[in-house]
Amino acid sequence: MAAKKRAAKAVPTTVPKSAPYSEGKWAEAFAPRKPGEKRHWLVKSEPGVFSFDDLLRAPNRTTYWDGVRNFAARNFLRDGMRLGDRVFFYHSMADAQVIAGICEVVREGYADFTALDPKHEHFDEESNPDAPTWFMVDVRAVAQFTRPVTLPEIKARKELADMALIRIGRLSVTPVKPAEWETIVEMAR
DNA sequence: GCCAACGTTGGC
DNA sequence: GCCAACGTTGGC
Repeated sequence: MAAKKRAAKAVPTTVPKSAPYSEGKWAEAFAPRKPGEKRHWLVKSEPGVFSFDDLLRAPNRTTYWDGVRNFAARNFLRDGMRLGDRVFFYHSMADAQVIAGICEVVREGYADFTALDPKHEHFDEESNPDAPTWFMVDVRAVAQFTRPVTLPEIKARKELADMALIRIGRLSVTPVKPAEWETIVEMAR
């Protein structure tokens, strides 16, 4: 899904049961952390809707990451991301798909108010304000890549073949493994 | 514009 | 609970 400022219109009326976080392929992303441990993520945005440049121009270079309407992505926002985690900012649906830069989590998961606002295009009439379904975090720009890392470059690297970005193309918020993070930062040099 | 992947819905 | 139909994401 596109994520920021673009959401699916169809929203389920019930929350499906999901496996506990101790099981399943995303267990690593939710596992208890060692003291001081930082984790890494990737979020997608269509640059025509909200680009990394837009983030750089935003007040305090910060924005709320609204519009995510997918349960797996929601879980990463709500239960995975923690203050100080670093996040790749990916441009999807663009002339050139790239990781444009790095941001960081400056506010942990809270209710996505756009789901509760009837006037907002991301309004979800099934959402209950007392038990929010959809969540967002705040992110602040840390660094723009002088050389953005392109999707073809990522696909060409064997050690990145397992990235969620590649394996699960439609997921708009994904975990990034430490080795994957290092590889991409190196590619951006 | 096409289509693969896949999440969701709804009939049974 | 199964699964076909449908809708969306997003690369190409």
